[in-house]
Amino acid sequence: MATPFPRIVARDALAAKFRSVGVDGNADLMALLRIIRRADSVTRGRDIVAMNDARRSAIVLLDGVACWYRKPKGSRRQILALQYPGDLLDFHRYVLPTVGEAVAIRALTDCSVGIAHYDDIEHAIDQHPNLGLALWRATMLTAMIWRERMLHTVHSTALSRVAHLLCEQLVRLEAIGSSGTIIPLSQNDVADAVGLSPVHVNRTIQRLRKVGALLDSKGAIKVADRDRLVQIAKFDARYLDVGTLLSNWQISIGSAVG
Amino acid sequence: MATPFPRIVARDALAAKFRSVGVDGNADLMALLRIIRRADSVTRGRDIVAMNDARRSAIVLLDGVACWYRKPKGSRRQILALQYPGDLLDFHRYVLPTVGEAVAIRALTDCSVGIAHYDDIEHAIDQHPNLGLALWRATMLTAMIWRERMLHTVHSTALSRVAHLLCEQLVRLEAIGSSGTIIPLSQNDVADAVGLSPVHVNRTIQRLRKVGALLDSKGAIKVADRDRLVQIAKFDARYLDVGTLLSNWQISIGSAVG
DNA sequence: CGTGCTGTTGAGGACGATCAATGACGGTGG
DNA sequence: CCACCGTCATTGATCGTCCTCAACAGCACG
Repeated sequence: MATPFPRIVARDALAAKFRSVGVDGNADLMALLRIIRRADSVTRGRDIVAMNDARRSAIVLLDGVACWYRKPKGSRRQILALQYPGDLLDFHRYVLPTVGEAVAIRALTDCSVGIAHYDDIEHAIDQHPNLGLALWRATMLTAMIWRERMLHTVHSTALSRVAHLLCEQLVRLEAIGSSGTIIPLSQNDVADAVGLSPVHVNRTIQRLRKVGALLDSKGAIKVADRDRLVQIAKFDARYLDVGTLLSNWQISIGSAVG
Repeated sequence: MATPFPRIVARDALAAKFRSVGVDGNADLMALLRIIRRADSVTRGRDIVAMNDARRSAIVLLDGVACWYRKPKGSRRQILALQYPGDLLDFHRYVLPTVGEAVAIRALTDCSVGIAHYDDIEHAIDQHPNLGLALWRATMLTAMIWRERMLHTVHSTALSRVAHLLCEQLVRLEAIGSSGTIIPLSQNDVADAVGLSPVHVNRTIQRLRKVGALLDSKGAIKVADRDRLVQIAKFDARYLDVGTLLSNWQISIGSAVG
């Protein structure tokens, strides 16, 4: 559908993302950026990789939007997570290799990806101990998103659920320096992410447009009134705002995981 | 309600739990057990601690069942996670301190808890590098449970949802050496955990009894036919079975996080 | 110029929430 | 010892939300 999604300069997005989870030193940042090896391009709609193989490496999304999904037969696609530039697409496998999971990653827009070998990551952590905690934090951030989505999804109406997803995407796009108001997802993607039927997502989006939260633009989800959206979603951005969290944090990092 | 829940010898449960996330060396295990300081008792229904304070320590559940919950005003209690002996109740705060979260922990049965200071944990990790990865894994395991619950909850009926929760509890109880078939939760607890009304949970449980998955015992949830339950829930225990995961794992632990 | 995907609209039906009331049980205080 | 209370489990009735099936329009693509 050629959603007009502003192409992001990969390097800046990566830097912003890593900084947001506490990589503050320039040397640390460079060490992390340096180990990202081979860049590949994946066209929209293609799978980036089946995750069942035993690669000892993590995939880094450099540009575009991807989703981590599952497709149980006889049931709709289930989107586990949405991925933006700077996200380590399958780093959880490093910690907890989930054997035999029928999970794959799909490019929702044209994407470019890089690869970071575990060996290189381990070496970088050895050299720059803070990276260990930062990576731990990045995986926990994903976990927090799951937790929040689980709680919110279970207890809310479709209107609030869709609004919540959109709010989350806005915050995450901002975290990597994309300031636009366009959510780069199709209504189908939204449906699979929140677990509603596409039909009902459509009606829900129309309601969000009617109340002025979204613009009435065909073919794309464009946010008109962010505050309204937050209000409808009962969205509390704090769970995503790692930056603020860290500034409130007194613990001397480095001694724990380094 | 005095649910007949077999009292677990705290030490064994802790050991089983920690082993299940990859603490294999005896020295590592002892180091972890040794830093658990002060033991406290909390009677059923009481909050174990408000999590907003700035303690530099984690709470360890030694015995009993607790839940990590949130209570938005104007809405029902939301259970984020159920906790069994050996669980670090709030260790995620060490990684990602979530400031201002209105979250608390409640004892669902009489509990006893211990405390592990961050300083001691960090010291133990310094001495026993494998512990770092093990703790990371433990937090990721919680995350996996959130993820699985999120996906399953969204896409399943009440029958399957309740069955899934019960399956998860069975597996987790087994992981700490409790082999009984009694789920130590009231129907109210189940309702808040799966996000259904207590009334509907009751009707669902009656259906599970009628098909022979649960026993028809008043006042307690007793599993009769585990396989039937798994089948109804479409439960795939692999996401919880860290033991099997680790045995399939070739990565040399220790160099990464130690 | 068909084919397929996305977005849109309509109608009927299943699922689960809500409100309300009851019985069983344990604990508490008179 | 009994009346009282709160919690838990249970049942009935009504109602709203969301799913499913179906059809159609716009648009990109080959």
